[in-house]
Amino acid sequence: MTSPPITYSFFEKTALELAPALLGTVLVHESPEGVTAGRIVETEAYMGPDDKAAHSYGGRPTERTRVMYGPAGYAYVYLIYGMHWCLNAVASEIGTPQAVLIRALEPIDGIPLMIERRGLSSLTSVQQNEDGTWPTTKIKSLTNGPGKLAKAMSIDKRQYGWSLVDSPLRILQDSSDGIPLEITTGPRIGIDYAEEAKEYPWRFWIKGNPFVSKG
DNA sequence: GGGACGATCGAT
DNA sequence: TCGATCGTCCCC
Repeated sequence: MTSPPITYSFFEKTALELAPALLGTVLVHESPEGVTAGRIVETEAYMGPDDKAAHSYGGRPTERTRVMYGPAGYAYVYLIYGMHWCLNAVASEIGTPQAVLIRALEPIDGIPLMIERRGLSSLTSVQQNEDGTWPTTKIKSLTNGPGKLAKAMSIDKRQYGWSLVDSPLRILQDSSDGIPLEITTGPRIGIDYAEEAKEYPWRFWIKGNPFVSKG
């Protein structure tokens, strides 16, 4: 929460470069109900018109995908399976519809509010440890998936097109600067229809981090 | 106007 | 492994 903000230029790289760069940064949402925040630990790159897994595959803008055709650093939010919202950060430059899906967070702030929003009654009695941290095994289910983190952070169509640099929903720099992250890659999740693209190692996560989605 | 489908999740 | 659930997209 004390991390410096990120600039638009940070997002002005290919999705393949932005996806690992976002690992370790902090997603914050200052909502009317309160503040929630989490460290990004898992992402996926969607590379645009030539990527069969991307919503922008083929390169023709639609009402849903139009934000990806604009400048980098804005939120692309979409509904999947009729019930879950997912958050992406738009990458690259104007006219190049690339984005990075935020797949998992390590909760940092507003954990009781996250529990409430997720409706996890089994967690309502979870307490902080003596040192102020929360028990990892209990709270990891809050945000270890794109639909789950959107629910916990109260992200839905209202945030479509918001700036991720300067809005109540924004991304802050990695606060653990100096400590290089160990990053692992693998195929993206849930894109079996994408033919050859389903094998591309365009999913990125912090090695060994317990808050990463199963996959 | 209609039908097929999905960058997920949680219960079985 | 399977069902929920509905906006988007594309075809008729």
